[in-house]
Amino acid sequence: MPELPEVEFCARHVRAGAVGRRITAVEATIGPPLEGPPAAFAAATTGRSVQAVRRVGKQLIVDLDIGHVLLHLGMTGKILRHPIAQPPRPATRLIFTLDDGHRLDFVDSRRFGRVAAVDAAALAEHLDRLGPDALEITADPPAMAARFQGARQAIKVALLDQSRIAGVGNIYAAEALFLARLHPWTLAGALPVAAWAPLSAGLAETMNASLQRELGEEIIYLQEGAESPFLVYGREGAPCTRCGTAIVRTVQQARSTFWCPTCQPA
DNA sequence: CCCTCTGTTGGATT
DNA sequence: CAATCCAACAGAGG
Repeated sequence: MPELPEVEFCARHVRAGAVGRRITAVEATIGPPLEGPPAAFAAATTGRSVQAVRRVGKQLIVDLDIGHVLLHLGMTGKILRHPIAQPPRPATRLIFTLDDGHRLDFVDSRRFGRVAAVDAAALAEHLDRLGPDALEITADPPAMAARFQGARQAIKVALLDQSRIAGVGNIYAAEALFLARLHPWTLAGALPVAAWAPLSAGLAETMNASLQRELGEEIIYLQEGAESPFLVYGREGAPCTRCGTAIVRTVQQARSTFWCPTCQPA
């Protein structure tokens, strides 16, 4: 999945194609990303009009005239807008037909994505479990520090905890720690106060850089043959762009962490 | 061809 | 807390 920048890109795409439109049909195809019966989801969304599209962390929220649709893209989810006549791509799991001759297809080969129709109370409950959006909170390093106060996990692991701050995933956590020159195993709650400014700035920098790149149709790091835009993520063994030391890959919480042992000393 | 490993998430289990 | 496994699939490499 897309992390925060990719979900933001998706939100803009859906906003442009759906706000003001009415949903005329909903079709669940193979392996629908729904928790309940597809008929219940269709009943809650068919005939509704789209009023707004929002994002909090990696969550996408579509506000309807009655109710809301909550979408999470998992690892491989994306939403594509097609003319109605165009055949759906493989791995299309859910199809929204709109009143402007286009469809919005939820395509997700790995099927970790989730979609649900919720009322205001359920939406609020869901969002209550998330910390503040990462792009907003990074503008305020002391507030960032407060969110991680007392955290006795490694900083790399704590950054992925969506209840502290929402939107950071495995890629941008590694990139931000490199930019801030922080060792991934530093205990989050033990970071010196002075570290929160560069870490906040690093997060904002790496996520904003991706947002700038992703003005096209597809997510940049998924494009075939594209050169990796990342400094450490996925670059095990390659020379550090800053000092030339070979980038190391290790595992934290069953997830790869990439980092430079010289630039990010313990 | 087959087998193994890895992958952008998040949740459950031990 | 932590480590580990799992969901379901695709792609890379041996």
